[in-house]
Amino acid sequence: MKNKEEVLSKLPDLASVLTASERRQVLSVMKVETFKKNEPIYSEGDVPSHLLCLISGKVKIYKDGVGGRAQIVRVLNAVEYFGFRAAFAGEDYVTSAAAFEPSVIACIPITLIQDLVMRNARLGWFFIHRLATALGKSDARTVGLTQKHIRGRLAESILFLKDSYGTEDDGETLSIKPSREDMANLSNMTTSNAIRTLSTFAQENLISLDGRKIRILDEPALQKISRIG
Amino acid sequence: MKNKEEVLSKLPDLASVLTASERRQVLSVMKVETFKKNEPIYSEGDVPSHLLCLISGKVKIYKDGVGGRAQIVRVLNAVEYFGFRAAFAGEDYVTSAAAFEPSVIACIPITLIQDLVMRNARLGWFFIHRLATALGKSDARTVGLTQKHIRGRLAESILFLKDSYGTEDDGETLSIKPSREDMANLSNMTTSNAIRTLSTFAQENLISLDGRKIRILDEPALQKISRIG
DNA sequence: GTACCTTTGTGCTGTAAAACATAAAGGAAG
DNA sequence: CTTCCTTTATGTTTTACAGCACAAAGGTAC
Repeated sequence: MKNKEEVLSKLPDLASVLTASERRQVLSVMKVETFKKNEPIYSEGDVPSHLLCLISGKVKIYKDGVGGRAQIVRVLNAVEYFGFRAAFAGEDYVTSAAAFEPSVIACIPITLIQDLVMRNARLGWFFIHRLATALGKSDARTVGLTQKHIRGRLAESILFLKDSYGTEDDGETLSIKPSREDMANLSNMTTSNAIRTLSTFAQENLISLDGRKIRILDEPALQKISRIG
Repeated sequence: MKNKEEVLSKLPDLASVLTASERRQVLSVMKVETFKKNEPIYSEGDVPSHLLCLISGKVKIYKDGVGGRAQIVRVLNAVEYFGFRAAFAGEDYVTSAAAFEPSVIACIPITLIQDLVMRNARLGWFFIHRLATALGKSDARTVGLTQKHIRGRLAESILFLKDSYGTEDDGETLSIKPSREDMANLSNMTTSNAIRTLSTFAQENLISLDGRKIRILDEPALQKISRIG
């Protein structure tokens, strides 16, 4: 995985919209880094310097709020680009990123990417599409997190994780194993309430729990709980 | 204001990055529409068909949540583009837009804009910059609205309105006169609590109220309330 | 003017969720 | 193995806020 040509071949869309010479440019300056579980990737206030691409692993993007409580605003699955929003907005990072699981990340200087975007309209469109999709999700999340009650928010988070990371072969067990605190930070609630409400869901046979494994038993019911709030 | 050349001259950045022939294309298909106070501009579920540009007036972008409670996710001031996110993401609208005040809006078919974006990288960059900025604000808003207490959220909204729409000549009176319900929909609270908390702020001499006019008397104090939540 | 409807204002009540308090279980380090 | 620290679990208390109910004020239509 440290082979850069191999990594570049995994970069979807990006490689495909570049010319051969642009691809060579990217390759020559690209760095590949690995991150351990829970290791920080960047932090709020940092100056963005690279376009990042999650080659393998799982990453959470979060914001620290009042009283040190974190809110996870996005989760990333391989293969996905991130870290470019702040640079494109001309801002410092307003969020932090950390590895949910051991992760491999390709880093390309953002200045090079900006140059390429100014010259290659297809590459520009690639980022427009991603930003537009993320903005729609963020707005939807704002409303879901603010207006729904605890059960609705937790149900939403469970379905969100299934949607983002998929399941094991059984089609029911989430392939991510989040801590209770992660669940709380996803769902805008205290850890106590995440634990309590997960237990309640298990008692109601909506899910089953085995340590950090979450198995969805009754998805339609969860969807209903999420929908009505 | 119905003069289209005059309107196009007001479209910042957009006109400046276009070639003369592109400008002619835009002009030939552009429509200018007016909206009355509180008139809907588009609704959740509609298929996006035009890039919109607020020429004059004020607009709110909102989402209807559980129990018919609306959350205002963005407010627009002249001159600002909107309505393109859904089209660029390949989705139907997930928000609704309505005029806060009587407004004039220029409409350009989004298919034309997409064509231009694919050919003109500078135009692409223009939208990237806007989307990236909006996404950062949306994420910040999510955390502010979910984690802060009522007083913090209301203080944040008052400062948000000052930031977005500015003040009268006195530098203190907000130039937008929102209903109490608008304040509630901005701040994620019930109308009763918006009324109550605004009154409390007035009693504490943080603001003064005269009907729908809001005058900021102690901005540092409001900032502190907003910050600590 | 009068009638009617919407918006604003205020008090009261119920409750969802935070805060706090412990304790048990699970992991990591020695 | 034992020790220590983190995570999970559950019960109790407190409180912030939603949900009424109702009254006053302000607009609009006639």
